[in-house]
Amino acid sequence: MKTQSEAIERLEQFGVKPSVQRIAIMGYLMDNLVHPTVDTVFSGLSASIPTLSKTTVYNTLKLLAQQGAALELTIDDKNVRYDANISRHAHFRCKRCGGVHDLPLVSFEATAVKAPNGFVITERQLYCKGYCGKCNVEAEAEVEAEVEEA
Amino acid sequence: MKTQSEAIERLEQFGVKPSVQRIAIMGYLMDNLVHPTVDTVFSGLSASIPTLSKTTVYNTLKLLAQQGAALELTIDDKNVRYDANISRHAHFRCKRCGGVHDLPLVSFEATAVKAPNGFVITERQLYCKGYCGKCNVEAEAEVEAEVEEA
DNA sequence: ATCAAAATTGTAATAATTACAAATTTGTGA
DNA sequence: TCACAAATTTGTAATTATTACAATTTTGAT
Repeated sequence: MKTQSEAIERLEQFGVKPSVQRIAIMGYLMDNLVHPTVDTVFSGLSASIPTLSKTTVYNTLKLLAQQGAALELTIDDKNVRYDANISRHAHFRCKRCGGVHDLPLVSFEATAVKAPNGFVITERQLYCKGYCGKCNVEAEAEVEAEVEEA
Repeated sequence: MKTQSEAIERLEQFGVKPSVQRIAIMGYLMDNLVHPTVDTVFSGLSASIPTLSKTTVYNTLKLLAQQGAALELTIDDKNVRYDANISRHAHFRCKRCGGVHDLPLVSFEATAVKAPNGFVITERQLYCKGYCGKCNVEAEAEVEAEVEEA
């Protein structure tokens, strides 16, 4: 982790009382902006904190999301993913390799919606799906191979 | 179901060979635009098709989504939801009651993103979260009650 | 140093989803 | 009409992410 203090700062900024585990989890997210799953976070930290419980990781990540210190992504129907990058951006999931990437939004109001009367919108997430650069090339190569077979 | 033929038409339009089960499931989605879960679809149809298997519902809904005949929503981290409304719109999930509603997009290019070189975007979903009209009122009432207690 | 509140841990339970093999249905050519 | 292969459906068993919960540990105030 680059600096613990950044993690602590983020926690305090969002009203989460720091603890060894919370700092480690927040720090892991800030150092690994690849949208890790609960399991990934747990595996990544259990070496340095052998007593860490997976329940704590579940609870803490949920807490961070609730308080706004991290984003909770449901772009993957299998696992929930977490993101310490809380600035405005979209996400992309490759339908072939399953990788999740960040996407810049073209404009500021790119995720604007009209809320019905009385509704309060507190968060929004734009999820895109398709094929990443690598998988797109591979998929095209496969199609060509099929054509040659015939 | 209003008309079976509409369901059959939709299936054929997206290259899905119709069958009794597929027509029923497609028809159910088109009649129930409330973003039902697999379980809801299964329960809703098992009366009229007693032999229906839940595996078939899982497989068929996944197939419909793959072929583009329906949308697969992962806005609910518990259950996948399906939507026969394949026109451009956003979704809203109430953090209190869990209800999922449709939202109109403010503008046509409201979900535009810049794809990195080589990436191909095939779908996009805008998910909003917050409080629906009913729950928002209730949540405010609760806060007031808490204040009075103190 | 004591004690209550908060946080963490570990195990057991829950529930959505998938794997898979058997059974059924469909479509086609003889 | 019959035979047969391919496609579809079914039902059960397995998998796996997540949650519930009670016990333990840590923290912080007095």
